[in-house]
Amino acid sequence: MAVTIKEVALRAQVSRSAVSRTFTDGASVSTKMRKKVIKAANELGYAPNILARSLTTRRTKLIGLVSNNFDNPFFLKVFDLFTSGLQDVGLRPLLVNLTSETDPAQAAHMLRQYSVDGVIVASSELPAIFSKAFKEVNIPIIESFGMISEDTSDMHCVSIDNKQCGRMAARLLIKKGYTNIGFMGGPENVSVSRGRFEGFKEVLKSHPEIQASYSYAESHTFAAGRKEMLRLLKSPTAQAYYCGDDVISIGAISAIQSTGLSVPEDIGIMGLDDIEIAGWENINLTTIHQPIQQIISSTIELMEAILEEPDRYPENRLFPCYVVERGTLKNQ
Amino acid sequence: MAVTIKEVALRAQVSRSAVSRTFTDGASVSTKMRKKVIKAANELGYAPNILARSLTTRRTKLIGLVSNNFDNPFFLKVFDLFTSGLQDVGLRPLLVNLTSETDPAQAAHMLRQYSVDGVIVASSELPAIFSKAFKEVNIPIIESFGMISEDTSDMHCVSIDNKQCGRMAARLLIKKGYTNIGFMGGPENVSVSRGRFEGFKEVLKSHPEIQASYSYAESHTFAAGRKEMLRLLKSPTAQAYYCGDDVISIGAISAIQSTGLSVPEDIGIMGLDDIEIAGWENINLTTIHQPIQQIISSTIELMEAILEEPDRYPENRLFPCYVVERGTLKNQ
DNA sequence: TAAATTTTTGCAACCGGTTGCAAAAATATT
DNA sequence: AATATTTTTGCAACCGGTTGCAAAAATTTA
Repeated sequence: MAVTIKEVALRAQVSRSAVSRTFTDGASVSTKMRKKVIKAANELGYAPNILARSLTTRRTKLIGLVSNNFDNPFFLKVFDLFTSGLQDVGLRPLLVNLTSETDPAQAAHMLRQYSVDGVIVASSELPAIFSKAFKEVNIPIIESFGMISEDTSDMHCVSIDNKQCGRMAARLLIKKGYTNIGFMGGPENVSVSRGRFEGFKEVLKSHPEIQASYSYAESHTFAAGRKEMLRLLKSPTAQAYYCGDDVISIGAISAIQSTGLSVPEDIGIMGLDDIEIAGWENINLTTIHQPIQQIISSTIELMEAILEEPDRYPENRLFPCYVVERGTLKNQ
Repeated sequence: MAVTIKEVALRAQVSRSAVSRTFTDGASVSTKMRKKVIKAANELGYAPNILARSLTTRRTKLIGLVSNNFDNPFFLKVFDLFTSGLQDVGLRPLLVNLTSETDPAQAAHMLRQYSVDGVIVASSELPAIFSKAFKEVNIPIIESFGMISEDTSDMHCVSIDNKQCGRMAARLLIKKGYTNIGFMGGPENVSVSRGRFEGFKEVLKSHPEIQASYSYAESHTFAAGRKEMLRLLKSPTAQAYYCGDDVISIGAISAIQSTGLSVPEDIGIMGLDDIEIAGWENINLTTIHQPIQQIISSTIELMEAILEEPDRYPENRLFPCYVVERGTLKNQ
């Protein structure tokens, strides 16, 4: 059984309040008192119970880290940086895995039961209904890596500039000399896909000489990318594709190779994310780099700010990306 | 502000105990009472505060999920299955990311402050000192995916049978007709590497005609696999290598290809884990499959059992693996 | 040195729940 | 209908902390 404040108080011959105060910064305790208490606490191996404390302070330092992207290597990095980043500022991530069956209200309910101080939604394709549900139970929430859209204007978002990515991709393909290019996005109904699509199309408006086609993979997975590319390969294809993300890209490459064609000789491919795998020589994918560390640091800073000031005016923080050229596009 | 038991009691015109009892299964409440309370609770949107409850019940349903493998895609799947599996039985994962700088005592301390009911260490290469530290603060702990060794005989472990894997690998390589084979493990000082090494060597004892060599990658990463293979390539190599895991294998393949050689024509490679990526056509790695779902289900079941019976006698649960033949070994 | 001011301390109430116990209510037995 | 038994209920104490308030102690000022 863990040692409690009462036992420390007893051993140090002081009141429980005194013990409490020594472990609360900013509280008024004399040096002698503090010394006595610390001594007793160390001898007993005491540490204040944060959960009991939270009852009065109303702060658990628990942050719900919510995602449904547990199959995309990009998000492993996201979890890595979020967990260590949160730990560094004294917050603790309570991981929530939302599957398609999860009831949004249920999930929100659960997070409230655990009195999380805030929620970070780290997902590229979570239905807006989830954020709504969290919002309703009045938990501070930040959306990271997705979901910037008209109906989230009252939410805090930290994300990449998807439109800019779309533009950058189209410009790169055109610069490379491709005259017939394709957009093969992630799921059509998710906001990140829409943003990238808009940016892509925008550039094409001023390039009437370029032919373009559009399609979507069912999800941000290897299998979906492969499947969609196999479908495209049944008809004449574009010369190069900008894919929804890196795993979709790798799936597409696999499909292309399986039909005897090669990348980039026959068809060019570019992705988005710049996951570690994209840099592996066996993959060597040209892609757009997301400044993942910056996004996460910014999200955590914003969370700390919101915890201080819950009614903070919502803001969208957008981070620009940049192209990383590797070997899956060639000059025409 | 969340609605509390007091408000529900007031609205339902009953005592707080009555409300508490309706939300505690097994407690004695009449049907009428329960109905009244449920009605009030629903109208108010009440849910019991688990953290407050934990003060008296001594159960938070929080489970520390501890790992330092945040860079291996295999562990993304591990986190996926653990989080959803724990959720399914009403437990909540508190994710802890241990980096090399983390102080074991500090980490244990933190988990105790949050009164986690138990800890699952999901890691293939965590120094034993960590489990020791957790053990010392008296938190039930299970080691999953690693660390079975002499000094953990007083711990619960759920893992694959590493020795069997080593044997299986050696046998496969021999069966394929290779006569000069290599073991290129993960870090030498971690128990999983040792187990696999032992199994591998054991088979070779009864095959004096086979030449074998041994080396180790620095970590379970692409970069380490690549580096170690580049080193090996400076001298005459074996005909095929059994690598520490899949990412090491893929790094090794990359190294081999970068010197103009090819896999499996010039050098054969096999891994262990069977991560999703291994099945991607562009990788197509022959490997040993870990029954990850079974290990995780078993770990969770064991955790539930331990929570019921804290002094349960420690056990090691070992799961056999099986070979998945793909394209990185050929018949000699 | 006495009075005024500031700092430190403990008391007691509270945070949001649970639970042993005894009284009250409902049900069963005679 | 009276009594015995069982079930339901509320009281009050407790879980491990924090905190407003007033008294006590220490320090400053006159």
